Amino acid sequence: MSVRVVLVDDHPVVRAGLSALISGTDDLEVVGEARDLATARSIVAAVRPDVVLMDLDLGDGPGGAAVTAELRALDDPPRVLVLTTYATEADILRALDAGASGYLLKDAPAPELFAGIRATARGETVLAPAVAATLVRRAASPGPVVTEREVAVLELLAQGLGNREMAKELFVSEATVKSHLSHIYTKLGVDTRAGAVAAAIERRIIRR
Amino acid sequence: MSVRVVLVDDHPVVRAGLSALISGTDDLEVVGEARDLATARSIVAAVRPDVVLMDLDLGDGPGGAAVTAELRALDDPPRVLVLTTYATEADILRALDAGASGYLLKDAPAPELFAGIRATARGETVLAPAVAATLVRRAASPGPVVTEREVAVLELLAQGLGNREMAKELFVSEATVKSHLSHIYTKLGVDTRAGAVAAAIERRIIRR
DNA sequence: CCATCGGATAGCCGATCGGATGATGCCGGG
DNA sequence: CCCGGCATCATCCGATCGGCTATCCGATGG
Repeated sequence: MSVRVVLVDDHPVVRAGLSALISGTDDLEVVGEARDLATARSIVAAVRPDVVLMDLDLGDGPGGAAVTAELRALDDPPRVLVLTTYATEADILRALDAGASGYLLKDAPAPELFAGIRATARGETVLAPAVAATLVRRAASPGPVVTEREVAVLELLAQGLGNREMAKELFVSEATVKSHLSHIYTKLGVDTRAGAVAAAIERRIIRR
Repeated sequence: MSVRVVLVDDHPVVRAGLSALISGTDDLEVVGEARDLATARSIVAAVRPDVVLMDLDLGDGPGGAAVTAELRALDDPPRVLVLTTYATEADILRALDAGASGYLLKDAPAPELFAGIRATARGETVLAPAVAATLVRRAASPGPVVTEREVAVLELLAQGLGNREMAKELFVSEATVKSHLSHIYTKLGVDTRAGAVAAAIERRIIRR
């Protein structure tokens, strides 16, 4: 009784690699691959896998978190194990919030990955050490936590947008944007936009 | 007479994937794998491959560009084909400057990758379309290089300092700081301090 | 049931920024 | 020897920001 796995990743090389690796085991099998949301939805609905291996960065279109949420909303949904390269606080929280059962990094050795897939199939939660550390740090510290909306503002901020432009982008008023910014300054311990961008990148609240 | 390839990548999954893919061809073969500089050096010296497939983001330690430069400094060096996920201007320039023969992205389909490896072995230069576009854009315009002084301003900027504070820190007038900032905006293609910080970090002009 | 929190909104006002324009001095390459 | 790039400084002005104070609402949770 092998564990049936579907791969969702926009990189052909990675899909082929995972597929090859998993073929080498005798209790795991790849029953489908997808590179985007639409494909993932139909494949999963058709083959009903036990576990979906999900890359978070799917290039254009909806990200892995959104895809995860969609898959989890199906009847008798598959468990989703996130397998990605980066692990910012925001990425992790978005993914887990979307219903992912685990979060591994692509630098994990193959045996660890296999163990993670099996554990996920059994219903366990698997986290890469670095991810676990991030979650612990967050849980342990009464520290200021940037909210989802604030992260969105930070992302636009890093693109150099002005308050008016951010407001338009987020469908809110300038006043709201200013409000978010004020909170961000307080939480990050800065008092300028430039400082906020640097602090946010350093703390890996946003990436790039 | 098959092309002998060494893989350098810190992701086991990717190494295994590439290895599996390449095994499926009859004119390419993987003769070694490495996940860091030290291993890459000794493997390459020992097996003398035709082509090294190089990931630029090797996690901790020296990056792929540094490794590339080291390998190219060997006697009768292998050709190096960069295979990575992201392609910032800085990444590309560093890699090519380090002596890479080509630059492909990991979202390339397998046949394209194989063709790239063969072309590299023949001494040709292969570039992913997106990379080529970046280089053309860069070549078409005289490369804006930030000066020493401008870097200093960028560093203070990332700390959230205002013009007056930067001026004090650099022992110049506010007018001079503003002048530097204007030049920075032009060179980085932004028009705000926040955008400048993000662009500078992305292009690794300053480090977090 | 009421406190708290995230989010959205508003107005005010002084401080700061960003763009435009122009000028000076130094240095190195053609 | 002159030109261009770099660094320096100055002034003007409209646009934007950042801090402050306040209100409102829905969800969450003692």
